[in-house]
Amino acid sequence: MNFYTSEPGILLAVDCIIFGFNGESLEILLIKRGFEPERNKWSLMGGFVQPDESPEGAASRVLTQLTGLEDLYMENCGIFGDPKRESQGRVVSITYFALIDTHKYEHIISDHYEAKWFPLDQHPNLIFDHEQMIAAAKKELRTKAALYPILFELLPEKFTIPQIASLYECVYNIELDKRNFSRKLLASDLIIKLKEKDKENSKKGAFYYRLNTDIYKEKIMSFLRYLPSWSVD
Amino acid sequence: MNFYTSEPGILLAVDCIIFGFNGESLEILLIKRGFEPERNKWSLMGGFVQPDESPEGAASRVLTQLTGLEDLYMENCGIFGDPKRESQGRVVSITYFALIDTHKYEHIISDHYEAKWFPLDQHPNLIFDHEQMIAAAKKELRTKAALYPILFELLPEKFTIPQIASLYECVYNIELDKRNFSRKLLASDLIIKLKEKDKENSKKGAFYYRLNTDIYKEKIMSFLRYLPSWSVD
DNA sequence: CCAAAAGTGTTCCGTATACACCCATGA
DNA sequence: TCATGGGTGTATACGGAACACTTTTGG
Repeated sequence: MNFYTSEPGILLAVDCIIFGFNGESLEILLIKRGFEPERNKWSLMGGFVQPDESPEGAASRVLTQLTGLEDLYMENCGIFGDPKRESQGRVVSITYFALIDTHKYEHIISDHYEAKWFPLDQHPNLIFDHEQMIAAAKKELRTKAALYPILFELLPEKFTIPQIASLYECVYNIELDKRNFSRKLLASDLIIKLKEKDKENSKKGAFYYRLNTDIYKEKIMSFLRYLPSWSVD
Repeated sequence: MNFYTSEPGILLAVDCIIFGFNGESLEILLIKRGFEPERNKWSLMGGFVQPDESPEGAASRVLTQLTGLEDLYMENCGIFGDPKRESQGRVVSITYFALIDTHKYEHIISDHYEAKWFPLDQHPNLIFDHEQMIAAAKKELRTKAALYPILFELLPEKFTIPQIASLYECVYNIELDKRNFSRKLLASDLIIKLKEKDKENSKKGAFYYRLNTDIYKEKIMSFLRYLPSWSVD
């Protein structure tokens, strides 16, 4: 029974901005839309919120459908509800950004979707207001990442400090002093040194580290105050 | 024409967490609900998103209906979409917190609603998940206010520095060194000294200031790094 | 041995923080 | 004149930032 029978039905959707990091640049995962309207155009992965699920649930479902991965890091980053945002119906879309380790995704083959990674700044034109959604997600990512160490979600289990540094450089489009960055990170107790070294990217080799998940989960860190003042916006 | 005829209709609502500051404590404005279900119980001010408006538009409309004020500072602070959050229908609610100068509101009489200010920590039981909405709004307010000088929206045009300090003390539930706070704020160029003094609260009197709106609007400030490390969460 | 990246030690400087002290005024 | 809150001056400490320098190793 519904008490609100006189109220208008508005369709509720979710769209996901899926960020990945390939070691060189930030990327987003886009799909060729498989249904009308706008079939065969590039767009964000999305879907409608079903009666038995919450918006987060819908986003999570949609992400798993596409990547085969569960429990991805995910966060609301906007609401797009302009009455005219879709020409063919009234849809309010809630956006979520997700962070995934590209290497995990490579092993998954999702035949149902034509999906492809694009460098964040060189992607094809997108439908509706998906461009703005990405812009908002990028901004939110920057803000969050300046306050919380979420960018680790973009890296493999084992990573080197130069890798993280280069990730931060991509996200904020700056150059970091790797020496100070390294020290700051180590002082945070957020990462644990492993015995192994990555020798692919340098002769000396950089030690691998793994995340100290206890600290990662519990501690809410503004560990990157070190970053210059661009940190917010 | 709607392409998505097979998709489920979910009702979309907004709820507003309206913060005010009376000089002593933070307050929220609640109303006695005038319709079923849950008629006559205390709740946040809310309403359904109409076909011709965005969620922000709906929140703004609802705020004006209640307070008579336009262009209030307003910000999205959550999405509540659990399928079972309302027993009597499927409603997803988007929440916005609003900041208003209590004194402005006092002059307005909105006969249509039974509304009342409550101290933030001593309000009556609320319907549905409105309690959680307030908790989320409070958290978001703290985070935002640590990065941006939004709390000025809670003060009158003319205010004294001790007033702002006490506002920050309320929001974060801490004690500040008013002397350092004052200096920091002045150094930010965010406020402009007036000739007049407030003699109500002390014998010496504290100078009134007004906001430097140019700086307020343009500069994105983390001017309260001065606050201890509780600032986020 | 040299180039190049990883990593350490050291210095400098701004700013958060603490707190002594002065100011203005009503009772 | 004294109690009270407003406000300034000054010392300290910590952490961001810059950078010289050492380490490691493949070519």
